Amino acid sequence: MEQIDDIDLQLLNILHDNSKYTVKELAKMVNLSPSPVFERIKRLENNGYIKKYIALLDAEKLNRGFIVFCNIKLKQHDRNIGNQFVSDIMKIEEVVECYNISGDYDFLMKVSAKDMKHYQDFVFNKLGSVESIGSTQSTFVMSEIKNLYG
Amino acid sequence: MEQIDDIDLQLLNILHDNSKYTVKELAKMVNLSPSPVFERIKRLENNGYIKKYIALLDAEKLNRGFIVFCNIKLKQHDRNIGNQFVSDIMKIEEVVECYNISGDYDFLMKVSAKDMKHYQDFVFNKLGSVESIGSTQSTFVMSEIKNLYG
DNA sequence: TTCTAAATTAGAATAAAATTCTTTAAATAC
DNA sequence: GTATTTAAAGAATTTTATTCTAATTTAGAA
Repeated sequence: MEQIDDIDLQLLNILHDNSKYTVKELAKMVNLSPSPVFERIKRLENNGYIKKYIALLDAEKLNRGFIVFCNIKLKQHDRNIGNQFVSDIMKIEEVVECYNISGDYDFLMKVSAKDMKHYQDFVFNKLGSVESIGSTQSTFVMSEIKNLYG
Repeated sequence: MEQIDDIDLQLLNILHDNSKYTVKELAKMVNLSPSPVFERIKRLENNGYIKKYIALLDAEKLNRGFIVFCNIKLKQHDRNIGNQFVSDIMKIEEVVECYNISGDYDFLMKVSAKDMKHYQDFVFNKLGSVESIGSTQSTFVMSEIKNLYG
């Protein structure tokens, strides 16, 4: 696999924070002309260093500002139960992230809801109908301190 | 504050997943001409529904594919200790997210490292020099199941 | 060191997209 | 019903992305 240099890394860091700079602006920042900057970015995209470009939305304005980390234990630990859980979880829009983890629980999910009422509804009606779940434990976010993706 | 309609919501959902569509492409998707789509997006930006545009990078390729959720208890719960903790944490690059949470611990951090060795070094040398920390508990991510920002 | 070849850059030229502007249509209030 | 406001369409313009060619730099071999 291709190796990246310091200028590539600079470009990645800049674009990771703001992908709306023009190549001309980026060129000035890294002391190059637009052409090589353009080519470097295309190469970083093609080689998979840049996966995609997205817009970050305001969760509060979209009624999704209530964040909960929800730990999950499965009923049993066979492959079918696990696959069923993953398949079910993928369809639930309130679940914005999900990880298979070490420790007392099997999965950690980040859940995004409007408020406590909405979260309660989510736990009862959505998680409640996922058969593979044995038990859950909710940790509520009181405030967001740092988020490089927020 | 302005109210958004169904087409705005469609645009937000599309851009949240891929912000590289052209206005012309977006126009076709929502059955409008480019001009109103352009104006709607500008309005959504100006009204704060869209916070920013970013590039998503490949953590594995950038030697940051080892993810750990790290729970933190502070030594004491006064404002000075809390502010000092927040200030310290903001400077540590391995900490990509941090939340003030309910429950047994005070904070939950998402940490991004190259591997276990790097994480160990992070815990000893970086967290180890944050005076406000009383205790920590690490939960290792074995695999990422779902991530709307990944 | 000097020559050669490969890779990288700069700058101009072109193509495509964003942005603006004017006209038209639709919705709402009166 | 008409007047007024709002939103949309389509054309015109500006800006940006993208391509291309020539010049420069870099790395390696003689």
